[in-house]
Amino acid sequence: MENQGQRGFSKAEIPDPKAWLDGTPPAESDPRVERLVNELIGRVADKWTMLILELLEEKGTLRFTEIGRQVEGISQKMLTQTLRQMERDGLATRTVHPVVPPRVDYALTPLGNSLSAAFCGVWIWAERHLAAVEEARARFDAL
Amino acid sequence: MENQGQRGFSKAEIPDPKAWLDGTPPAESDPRVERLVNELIGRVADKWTMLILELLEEKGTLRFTEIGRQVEGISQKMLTQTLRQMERDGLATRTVHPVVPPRVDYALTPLGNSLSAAFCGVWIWAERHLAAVEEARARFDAL
DNA sequence: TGCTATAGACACCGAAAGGTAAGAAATGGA
DNA sequence: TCCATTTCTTACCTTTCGGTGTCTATAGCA
Repeated sequence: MENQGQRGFSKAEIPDPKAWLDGTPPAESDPRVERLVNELIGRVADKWTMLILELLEEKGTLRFTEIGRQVEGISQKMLTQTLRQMERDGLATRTVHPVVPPRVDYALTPLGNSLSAAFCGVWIWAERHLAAVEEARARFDAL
Repeated sequence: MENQGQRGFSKAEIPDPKAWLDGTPPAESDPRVERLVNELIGRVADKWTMLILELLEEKGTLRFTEIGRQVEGISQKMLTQTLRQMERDGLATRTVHPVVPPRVDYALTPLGNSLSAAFCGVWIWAERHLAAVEEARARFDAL
């Protein structure tokens, strides 16, 4: 993979799955930054994005149809759209091989890997507390 | 509701803000559970939910209009809807005081606190990598 | 009497998300 | 010759999201 000179930070900073935990506590209150962060999270916390992120994290490099097959329920339109967006946000790379049935490979960038690691906490939370949420819902709906 | 027998852990497990970090790696591959988890994350990763979660985490207990004032841009409809949903999911409590201009207080449950803690990682990620994402976008859009 | 304030419920309506389906482009194989 | 394959794009249409505006109940107050 050649591209993506992520200019500001070195690759060495990312590989550690817990890298996002050290230093820099959430002590921040600039409303402009906060707005940008909100917007970014809103885009990135998208259902399909999270699923594709997980899949690529686990499987490495995959081609278009492969992802479509493994992310159950996604339409081709959403797949294209989501991948394009991830590429634009610098989360994934898109490599086109100029062969005649087209072949396009997708893989995570270091940035994508770090996001995947950050989401890990939410993922674990959901797994661990799924039952609690369902129980709460049942209790709520019973009234 | 058709609870898949996921019950089996006590409330006492939740209060620690870092509880979601210890043990239990994401080693899990039951497609049914995975679907439920996806759905849960999709619901919980909602924009307004995240903002209210943050606000209540920071401020403690707040009443309806207070939240409306501090979550900039939310409509009354969305506020009601989101709070109702959070209550249903067991993330927040709703306390009605039978006084004459009505007064209703909202606060996070331990479950809500733990979710807030889990999202913390994503917030930090977004803060730290905001510039990288914007740079990636600029590069992408320049083509 | 009539006005205000609080926490909603409810209906209407435009905008946006997302699904379906068709087509395009290029080439090897039946 | 014609079809299948792969990765999209585009058009069309339905469903959902979310904003606005109206209505309620009740007590205090002018």
